[in-house]
Amino acid sequence: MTEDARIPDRPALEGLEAKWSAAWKEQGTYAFRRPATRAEVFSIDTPPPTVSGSLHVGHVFSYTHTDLVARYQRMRGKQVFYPMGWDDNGLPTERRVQNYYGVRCVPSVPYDPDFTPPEKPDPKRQVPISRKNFVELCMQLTAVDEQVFENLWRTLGLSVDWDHLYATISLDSQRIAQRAFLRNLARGEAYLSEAPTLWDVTFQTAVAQAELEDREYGGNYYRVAFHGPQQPVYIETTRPELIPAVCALIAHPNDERYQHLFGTTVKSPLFGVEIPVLAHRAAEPDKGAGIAMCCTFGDLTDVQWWRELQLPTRVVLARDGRLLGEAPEWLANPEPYAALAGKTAFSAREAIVALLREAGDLDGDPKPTSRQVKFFEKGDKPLEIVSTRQWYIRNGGRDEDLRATLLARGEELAWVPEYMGHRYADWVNGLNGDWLISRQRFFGVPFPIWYPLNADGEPDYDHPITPGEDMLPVDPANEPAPGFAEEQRGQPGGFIGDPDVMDTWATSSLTPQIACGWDFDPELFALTFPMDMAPQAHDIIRTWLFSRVLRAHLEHGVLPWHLAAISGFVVDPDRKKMSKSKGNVIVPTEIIDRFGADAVRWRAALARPGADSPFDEAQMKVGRRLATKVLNASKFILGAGETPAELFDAADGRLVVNDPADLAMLAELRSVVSAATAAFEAYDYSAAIEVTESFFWSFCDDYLELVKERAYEAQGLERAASARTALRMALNVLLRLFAPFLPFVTEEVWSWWQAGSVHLASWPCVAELPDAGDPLLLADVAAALVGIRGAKSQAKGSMKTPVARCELIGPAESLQRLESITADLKAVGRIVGEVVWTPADEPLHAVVELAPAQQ
RNA sequence: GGGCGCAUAGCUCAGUUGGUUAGAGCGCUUCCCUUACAAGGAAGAGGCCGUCGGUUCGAGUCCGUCUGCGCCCACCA
Repeated sequence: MTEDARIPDRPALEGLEAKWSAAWKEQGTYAFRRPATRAEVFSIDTPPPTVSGSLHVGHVFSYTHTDLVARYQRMRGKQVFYPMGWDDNGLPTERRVQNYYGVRCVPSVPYDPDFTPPEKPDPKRQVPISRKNFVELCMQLTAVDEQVFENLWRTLGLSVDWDHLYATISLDSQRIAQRAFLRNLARGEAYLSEAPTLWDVTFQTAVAQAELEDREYGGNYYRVAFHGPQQPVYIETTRPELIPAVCALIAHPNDERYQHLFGTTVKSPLFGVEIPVLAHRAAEPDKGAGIAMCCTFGDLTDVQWWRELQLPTRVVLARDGRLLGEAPEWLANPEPYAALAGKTAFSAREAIVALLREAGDLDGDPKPTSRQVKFFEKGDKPLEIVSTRQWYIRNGGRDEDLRATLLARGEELAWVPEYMGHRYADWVNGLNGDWLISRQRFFGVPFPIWYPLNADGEPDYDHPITPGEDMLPVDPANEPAPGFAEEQRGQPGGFIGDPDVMDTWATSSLTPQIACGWDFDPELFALTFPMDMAPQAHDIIRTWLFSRVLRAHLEHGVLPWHLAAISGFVVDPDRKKMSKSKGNVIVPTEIIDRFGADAVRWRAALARPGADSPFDEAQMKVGRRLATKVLNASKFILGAGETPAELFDAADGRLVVNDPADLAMLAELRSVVSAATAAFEAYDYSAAIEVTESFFWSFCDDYLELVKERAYEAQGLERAASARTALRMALNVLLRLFAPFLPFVTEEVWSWWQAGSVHLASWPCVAELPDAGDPLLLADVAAALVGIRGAKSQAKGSMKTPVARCELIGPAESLQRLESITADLKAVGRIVGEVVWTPADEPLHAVVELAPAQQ
């Protein structure tokens, strides 16, 4: 096909996404081809989005940021290892499956191979199903969700290699998660421990420090009397329902008011339990009454007191968030407890307040208060503290040496932007315990662990049974422990499987190992790990980023990647974080439909690394206009035709370019190339698009107008040849500079006149362009044009209005430069009369006399 | 309470190691259907660079102070 035949009469953006994403898929444009050495690879640890959620504009922006760098590196000649992953493992998926199908997982229910979910899910009556059925539904739904995600990413033009797709619940991921865990265990980095644990009563699982969120929570202070030998002792509490769990009253050792009570006991109200009064420095004299009730467990201070003062454990709150059904045996007077038994914390509070009031032990009216309370970030009830047996991985929270090492890893890592490194250091310094990785849930990677049962059928947690690595992945609920028969499950002298699953972060902390093929593709692993770049948003530095550093450090003794590139959020126009509950979420498919992927990507590129960016539809239009302009300008440039072959002295087109205006434009383009390249090298894609775009607009507005007529042979073939060759050189370079940002429109134009994909072309370099031009010329042209156009605009005339006389006033050097292109200048300005050159010590400007209007 | 970031035109943002008159886009005003583009284009108006102080021949830029906003972390009987 000839070039002309390929250029549409009216080029349009519509349909480019579908056309080119299909072509890229078919041609394997972004496939990773294994080179000989690690140095030829650029590998990216793509964040696996949670497929149970929905993608919003923030995702679109940050994934675009990654893609910009990926495309740049590919054009620089790197083999880009750019996998995609789906985070389909864990609680969010469970929750989505429960709501979507109207089911809930009850492990005791037997597997039903023919199970079909209810046609109309009833959230109030979820059908209990087996764990296996539940996991099957999880798999089924995530497959559907993942296809939707893939379609969006393809439409957005992400240049990922879809052959390297992973899922955090896949068997590969499970095997890697189990293998890494077993190695942590063997090295003593993972351990099992029974301890008070933050517990979500809704999900009935333990949660980790990194998943906590403080929220404002209303309540009341209740002033409650404990019965002393002579006088009542008043404490203030927000949680009177825990009075049956009180094991001590505690005041500061220096607190004058309570000196006489230390070492004595008081009796708890209603229940008459003997309660010691103790001193501890963590009690704060100016909080409440200055003396606190310590129960097991109301908050983390209680845990500290319980541990350091060796208090008895008195649990009244069950794991479902309700008070125990039976009165605890330590209550001297158990009758009042009947009013609390089996109630939620909230209802029990109301009940006990009524009892206290009746008994005269409530002093005054409750004082309303609002406090910051810890919540599970995905939960909606305050966390409780219960004592449970959990798996932990050492993370420096209890080990100064490890902490210091991990801090050093943070400094070793290159951060974009740099200040994000502080967040990492803050988090590591603030760790107050090891990483709790076990969850009492169903859809996740099972712990590859069994426990032997003794003769009484009691598990021996101190001697867990582990599988060989060749058995992985393994589900201890379905397979017997090595050396045992399945019949021995649950029998005295037999075994039980660990019932828990790993938290989803325990798997996603291994995404570099999963993506790079740690235990199944050693050649790939050697070529891609440690990876080059970890792109992600700033909210998960404490979770995903930190946990990957930790796992790579423990397993491989290195950083998982060299550089962390941190994206900001897209916020709504009022700078509020977008969230479903606020109803301010923008649906990405909709804006891509309306403005085109290139326009959305262009807008994303304007958000600098790390900076939050407000969503503004008006800006999308600007991106769309740029993409349209690329189409139209390209059509015009190519329409001017090629330089006839006989004018080439050599293969090198630069010999033909000899006009000062053409050389000046190319000289300016040289500096654009080097500025854009420098910006990309510093991961500053915003600066790269800015410098390119700004050149492009003045290229269109001034240079293109200037040479328009000459390119169409108004001054003869030879002068036209210089313009045409320069135009084509510039277009060739500009398309490549724009390619990372506007992959669809640049590919479209490239296909009109070049072979292959622009995305596999090489990034432009200055050596491609002649440097003989005067880089100051075009600025003078712009100044002259402002004068000429301004006169026409002021006279309310068309730009076609002829100019009778044009006097150019300004520095002699500027005039000299302009004189060299008088013919072009007269053409663009429609100057029919004389041009007068007046040197003066003032900025360049034009005084213009318009020709009388012609009728 | 600790840390980090931000503050420049109505809005969103540039502004390198201090250096003439502080820039861009959007929006606004006026004009132009012009042979690549009216889903365009041209011209124009619009700024005490948050406050106070310091360094300097010279500060949007460097130092200190205060104020406001945002985020992270800690504490919270």
